[in-house]
Amino acid sequence: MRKQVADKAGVSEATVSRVFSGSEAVKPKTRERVLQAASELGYVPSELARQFAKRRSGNIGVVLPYLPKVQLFSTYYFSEILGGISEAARELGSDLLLLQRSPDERREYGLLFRQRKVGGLIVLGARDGEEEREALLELERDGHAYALVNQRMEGLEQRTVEADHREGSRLATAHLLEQGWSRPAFVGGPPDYSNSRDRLLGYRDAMSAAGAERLEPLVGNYSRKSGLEMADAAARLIRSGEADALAAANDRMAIGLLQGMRQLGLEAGRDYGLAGYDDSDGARLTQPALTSVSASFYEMGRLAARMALGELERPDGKLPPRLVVRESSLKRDVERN
Amino acid sequence: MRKQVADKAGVSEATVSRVFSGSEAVKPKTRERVLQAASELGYVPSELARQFAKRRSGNIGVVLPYLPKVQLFSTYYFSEILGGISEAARELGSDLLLLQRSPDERREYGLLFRQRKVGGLIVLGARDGEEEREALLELERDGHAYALVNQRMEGLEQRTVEADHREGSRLATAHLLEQGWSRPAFVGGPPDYSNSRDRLLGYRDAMSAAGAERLEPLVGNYSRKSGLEMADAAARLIRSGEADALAAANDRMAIGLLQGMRQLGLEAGRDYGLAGYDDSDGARLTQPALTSVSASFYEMGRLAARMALGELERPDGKLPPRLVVRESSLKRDVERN
DNA sequence: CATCATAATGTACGCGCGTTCATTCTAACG
DNA sequence: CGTTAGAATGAACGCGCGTACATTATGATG
Repeated sequence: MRKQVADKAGVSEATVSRVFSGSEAVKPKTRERVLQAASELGYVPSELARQFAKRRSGNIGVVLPYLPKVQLFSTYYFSEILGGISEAARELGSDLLLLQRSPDERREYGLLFRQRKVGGLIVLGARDGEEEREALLELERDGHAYALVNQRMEGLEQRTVEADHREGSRLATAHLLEQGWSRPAFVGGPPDYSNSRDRLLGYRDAMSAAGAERLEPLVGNYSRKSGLEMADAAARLIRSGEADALAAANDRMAIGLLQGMRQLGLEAGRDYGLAGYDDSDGARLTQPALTSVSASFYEMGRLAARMALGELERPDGKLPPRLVVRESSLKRDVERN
Repeated sequence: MRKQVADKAGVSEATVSRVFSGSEAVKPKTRERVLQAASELGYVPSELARQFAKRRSGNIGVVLPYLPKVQLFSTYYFSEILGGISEAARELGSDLLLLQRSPDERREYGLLFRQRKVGGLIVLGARDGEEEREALLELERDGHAYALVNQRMEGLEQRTVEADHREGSRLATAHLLEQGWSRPAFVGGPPDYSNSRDRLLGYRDAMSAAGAERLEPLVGNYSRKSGLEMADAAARLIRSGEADALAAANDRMAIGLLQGMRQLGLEAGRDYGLAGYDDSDGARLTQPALTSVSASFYEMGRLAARMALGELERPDGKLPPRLVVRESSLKRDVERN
């Protein structure tokens, strides 16, 4: 095939190759002839052969944890990150290889490079475990480009793309205080994620700065269901006057709380202040709409992709979060039409 | 590398190849020796070379429309479908190649096979246009395996995986009528999607069956924003008594309408009945919660993947939709705590 | 016009597998 | 024990590129 093009254009196969790989010097007139011939013969270089010859694929592998019952793509968090990755990969001429891996085949990241020849790797939803760390350290040792998203691991900090969750949480809590809610309580997530811990710290920062007394946090698991389940306890806090607002560590719990507490006769923005975290789509849909913190997951995906493609050596600090004020945190009566 | 393994195991390279490709007959004892040697030397066959030699990749390409401003993965529709595709591909031993393509490079589906050597193709968000059809017909002609999701095209019906949107829309409208809303109006999407047309037909089916007079539909573009923008017109319909309920062609428009009409003093479930379509996450978050139609997008993704891998010749009819009744369609006062 | 540096092109080969075809081993049978 | 069909293995090659190195064309300079 390439031979035919070469013959037709009166050049050698090497020249055809050079024309299509782009980088090398080819006389414009020759290039023209080759392209013309190729077009007439319908020749397109095979990406597969090209990758093989260069011993590398331009693909960036995205490892997602495989969780049988959970429909991962439905969650805002993963969706946004994937969107960002996809966008950046697109710009850099790579394609995405989606790799779902169940926990028992987890440690084989190295294989993906040797066997599948991915060009870079992004690991989403990594957990802080020994084998996970070892697998990643192997990548480090072999000089492979990869990125972790939102999960710091000891010794791998420079590979982590994350937002400044502590600051985000501080912003949300400080905002509640400014609005006149003087006793916000924190509703956190499981402490084995580094960002759960960070968000709790941010709450404490804000409380200390305001000289307010911090309350014992409620702990959920980031699901709306767990928010619903905590509504009882939260309502007691509010009714007893122990607390007058809630800073939740994510939107889904916040929405659960909002809905659960409504059942108990408490309205966000009227009877208590409420802030979420993530600025998910859902935050716009509740009544009242949920004040939240935007952590730019999309941007994180973009950064991760650039790291995985070797475009970026290390992230330039943590991404700054942004407070998105809606109604749930504003102190006023819920309007009624 | 393969040579070393062969030597160590005292066999030829061909035998090593046979052991790893699995299919061919190798004496168990020999296989054992080869695997042992490979394991000791850390040999893993290169997937890249394998794909190259076989002139095909086991990847299944998923083409997503690239829309600059829209963050595609955030939408429930695509997320669910991707989840289903990923699941089925996983089971069948394939990986997913995500391919975002902007509208102007749309017709090049054939290239993906010739150039990228994807093993199968799934096209999401296809549009009913001439070039689109031609590109797909080319695949058909070349005997490539591919699947369309939720977009019928003339002559390509057997390649389409879809839910019975007409029936789903009929269900929703009939439900509104049963609830005592006697004059539901339809809020549709752009008519160049086949399922927009189907949903309109379903509405008409229900209206005819009930002997009700059907109204001129409102037309939006499936976004929440367009729902907000139509709120004015919809409110007029309701206030004038021309209509007393709305059957929307998707949840996002329904949610926009719900929010927009609240601004105008109209509450769903009290002042008018409202049903959406898709059973998205958001349907659970509004107040009142949105009645919707669940179209099993996840299952559609699974089917599409099987078609794209040649596992499935043609879909076994359309997937049945399911009505999910929540509060927005129930005729009663909105409760007030 | 001869010289020479440099740009442009050609030659030849290897990347790591799968696979065809030839060859050798195995075991069942007469 | 000889024969033979069939199973197991080996030898050789090609898949379609990129690229190192050799070769030739180009054009500036003396």
